Amino acid sequence: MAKRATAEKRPRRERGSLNPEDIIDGAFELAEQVSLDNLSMPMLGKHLDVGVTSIYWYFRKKDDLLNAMTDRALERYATFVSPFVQARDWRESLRRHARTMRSTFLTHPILCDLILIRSALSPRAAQMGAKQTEKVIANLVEAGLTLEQAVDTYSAVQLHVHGAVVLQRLYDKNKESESGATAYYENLTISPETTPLLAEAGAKGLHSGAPDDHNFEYGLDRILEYTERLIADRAAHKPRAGKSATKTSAPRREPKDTTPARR
Amino acid sequence: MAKRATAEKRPRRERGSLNPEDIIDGAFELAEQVSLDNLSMPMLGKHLDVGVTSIYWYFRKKDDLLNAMTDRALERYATFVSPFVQARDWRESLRRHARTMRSTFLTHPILCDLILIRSALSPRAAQMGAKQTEKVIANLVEAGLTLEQAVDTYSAVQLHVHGAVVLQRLYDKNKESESGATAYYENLTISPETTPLLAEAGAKGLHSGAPDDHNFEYGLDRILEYTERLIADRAAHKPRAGKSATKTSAPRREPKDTTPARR
DNA sequence: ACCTGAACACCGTTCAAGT
DNA sequence: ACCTGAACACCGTTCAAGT
Repeated sequence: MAKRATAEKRPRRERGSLNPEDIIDGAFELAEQVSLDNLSMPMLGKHLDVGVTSIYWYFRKKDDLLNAMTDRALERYATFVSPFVQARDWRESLRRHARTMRSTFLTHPILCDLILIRSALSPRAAQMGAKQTEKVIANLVEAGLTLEQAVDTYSAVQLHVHGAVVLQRLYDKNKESESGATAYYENLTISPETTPLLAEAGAKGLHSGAPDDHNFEYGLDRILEYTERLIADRAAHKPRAGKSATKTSAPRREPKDTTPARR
Repeated sequence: MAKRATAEKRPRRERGSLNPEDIIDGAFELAEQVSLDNLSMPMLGKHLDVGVTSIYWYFRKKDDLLNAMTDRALERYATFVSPFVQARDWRESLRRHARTMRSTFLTHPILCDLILIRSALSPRAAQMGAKQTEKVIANLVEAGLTLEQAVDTYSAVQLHVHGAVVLQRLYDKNKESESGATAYYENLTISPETTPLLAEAGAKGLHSGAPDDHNFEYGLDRILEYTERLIADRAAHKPRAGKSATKTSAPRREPKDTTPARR
């Protein structure tokens, strides 16, 4: 503001000095500093030392730039997740794979914002991860599952990972934006009179429904455990049985009895 | 625009003609028409036939208004989810409860946007749903689970429901915003040469990782099934056993072997 | 005490130029 | 062919009034 008087006008950039790659690079740099949500075209212009409108020659809409960023994000994500070392058994492989996906998204929020939140598992994303997915599913088939069982299993793992990651991310976003403010309602009290069980659980440090490590592992275990049972059953040449309490949970794609909700 | 010449100036509103409740009502009406993301203060002013700035007398920031809306959303959500009729067994009760939560969010996207996406399972939300949660957990304890097992079970259900709902919602949002546009990359081809299994699965109509009915029910089944096993084991007074392949998946809160990720 | 318009800083985007 | 500033419509928010 004090500099306003000596306002230095940035010299005009030369002709070939700007290109899409550099713009995307800069966009990622900036997003890492201010988060994807706060990334604006004017800011990006300043960051690149370019007139704002110059960016629009390469990307006609901000959306186009974000799409380009998403492509890059998918590539990066693939390099993080790809080298999933084959463990001794399929189970440990799949578990590690799931954990790798999760921790990659958690430690690189921009990837999460672009891939999961902004473009929400778009067909485009599915295509880019196809080779990965193929490999995992091949592993499961080799371990003894039918193709359908393998797809179901991996779908369940993906849904679980993506869900837990996105919820965690949304929670973090929300938390940082309301920190400093009056926190919207200071402290919550779980009264032991009306809700004794919750109060007791709270005292023991149990946390209901949070997308944390414990709940993540719990859900993952449930999926893997069932898969193991499927494999064991098929190995025993019983098409499907379930030792205890598998009656109502057929892995088959049948018209469900009372499935609700649209689509 | 043709009316610009005859520009009619809205008469000044009387004194008591505006109040927080009406503003929130109007905000919900408007959000239902244009979605929460497109809800703006100027639009809301017009919708209420009020000067924009008048709203700021009752809500000093847009965020405050959204918080008030969230409180209302939580109340509404509770009325939708509350009358969950006790089914014959705990299992059917919990399954229905999960489905009700999901379909409520899916048919009322604004509730999802406010409760799950914007304020992401805030402590505040947890407090409002406390009585509900208490009841469900009490049911599970009565069915034979320990408190810890009950909390774990319900946590898993909540994480599953919230994750599936949010992913679905994000997908829908993304889809409607890119419809009309060139769809960012026309059609995806899953080549049978590089990914034969996926191609075969695709031909059979299998869909990997989508938060749809099938994958939702699959994950839900995995959780309920394990819960049933826990109950059966405890009924047989074996502290925990697991007929087949429960070895690595202890329901206990132990220091996990190689748990990754922060927090 | 409540309601209001003018005004500000910011955003995404368009357009008519400059080189 | 590439880069640019002025300008527009929109947003959230503040402020100095009006009643």
